[in-house]
Amino acid sequence: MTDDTAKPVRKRQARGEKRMAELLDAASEVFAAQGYAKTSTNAIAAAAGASPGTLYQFFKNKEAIADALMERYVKRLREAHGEAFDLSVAGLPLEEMLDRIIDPIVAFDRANPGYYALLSDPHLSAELASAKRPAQKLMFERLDQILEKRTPGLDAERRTRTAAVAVHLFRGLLPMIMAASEQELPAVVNETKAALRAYLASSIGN
Amino acid sequence: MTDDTAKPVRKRQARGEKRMAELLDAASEVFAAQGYAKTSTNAIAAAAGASPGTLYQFFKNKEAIADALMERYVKRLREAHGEAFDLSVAGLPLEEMLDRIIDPIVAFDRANPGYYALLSDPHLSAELASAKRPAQKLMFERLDQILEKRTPGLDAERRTRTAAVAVHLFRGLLPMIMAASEQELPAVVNETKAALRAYLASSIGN
DNA sequence: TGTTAATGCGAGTAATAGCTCGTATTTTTA
DNA sequence: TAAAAATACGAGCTATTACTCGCATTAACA
Repeated sequence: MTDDTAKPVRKRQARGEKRMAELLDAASEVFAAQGYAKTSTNAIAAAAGASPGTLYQFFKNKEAIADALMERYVKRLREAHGEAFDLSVAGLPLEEMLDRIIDPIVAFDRANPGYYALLSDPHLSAELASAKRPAQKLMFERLDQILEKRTPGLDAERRTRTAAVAVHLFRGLLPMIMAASEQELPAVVNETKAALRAYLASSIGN
Repeated sequence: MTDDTAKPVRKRQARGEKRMAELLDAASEVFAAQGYAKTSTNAIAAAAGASPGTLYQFFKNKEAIADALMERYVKRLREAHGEAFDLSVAGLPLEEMLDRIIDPIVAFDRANPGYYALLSDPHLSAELASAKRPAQKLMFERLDQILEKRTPGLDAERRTRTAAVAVHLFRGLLPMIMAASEQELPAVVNETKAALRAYLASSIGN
């Protein structure tokens, strides 16, 4: 059987995809300012200089906007530090490894407050689960792989739990990281690294 | 000048306060199940077996419900382990101190999912700020005092930052703590303690 | 150039939200 | 017991929501 369900062969992609990008830009801003739940789809359309009808031509519902936006965030996260967050850091001393992992993530999160807005809305979990999952997987799986390469003999269950805890520790400090001024930021980031370094050293060694 | 704006001298407190308690119980359940934003005031009233009019006789708006509920949580938190979370733990070895602090908090949070629901809704911050503040202050100030007693010579700014970071680290792990089954819980709690122990030891010594 | 399809609009719809108000009942108070 | 106050109700008001639909405009393609 041939795959005749694939690609509806969309045309007019120049104008259309530009519009989608504008709508996602607008959604990013409004989500960052008001959060997902309190953001109306009409407000997103208005912020993009479009009409509700146009918005719903590209996104079947509000959740699809969050999904697409998160997908774009994850893609950009990969691009932004694909090389820094890859497995090559596993061989570095712990302190250096954390610098290489955390600095780009902090920069990305602060540059994209809408990403934080979507990630940190725990009670829209059910609704946003499909949007959040890829982003959480990105962080967790990368770290799990790094830990595996770093300490090959480690029990898999223990390694996985360590990775999950480390990701949650970082997310716990994200509110401080996001709220910090430029002057405060270095101290907050240093404290973040100190916490993760202490935990990881105690859990899997230096 | 006399304070003639004080206390409207409410009467009928037996029936009325019982109703308020029922409404807060209902709010706690519905918030836990659906989150603050998606919970309707009519649903709270219905869950309490009351009418919307009755609800609005005791709470001037939806936010006031969250405020009152959080106030009740904080009061119960104090009662639940007022003695365990007081300054007497400051003299214990770090590991024991963490046991004494964390175990009751974990028990309370798991027994009161509505508390977690209100606390962990960062994008209702503006709206719920007044509700969340006392709960966050409770944790932070207590820990700050404990650290002060534990390491009297420590720089105040550093101590305060350490306390804030520790509270955020715990909150970062709260999703795992709340999601864990009874079987998984001990491992998750141990990992929580390990993370806090490692961080605090590296920051202020053992 | 003419047909087709993608893009665009915005008034409009059904549902639901927070909240009010007139009124009825119960309890306190005098 | 009578008046006053607190509690209770629930239909309904206004605002807002996510989303639709008929129709106009623009661009691709034969």
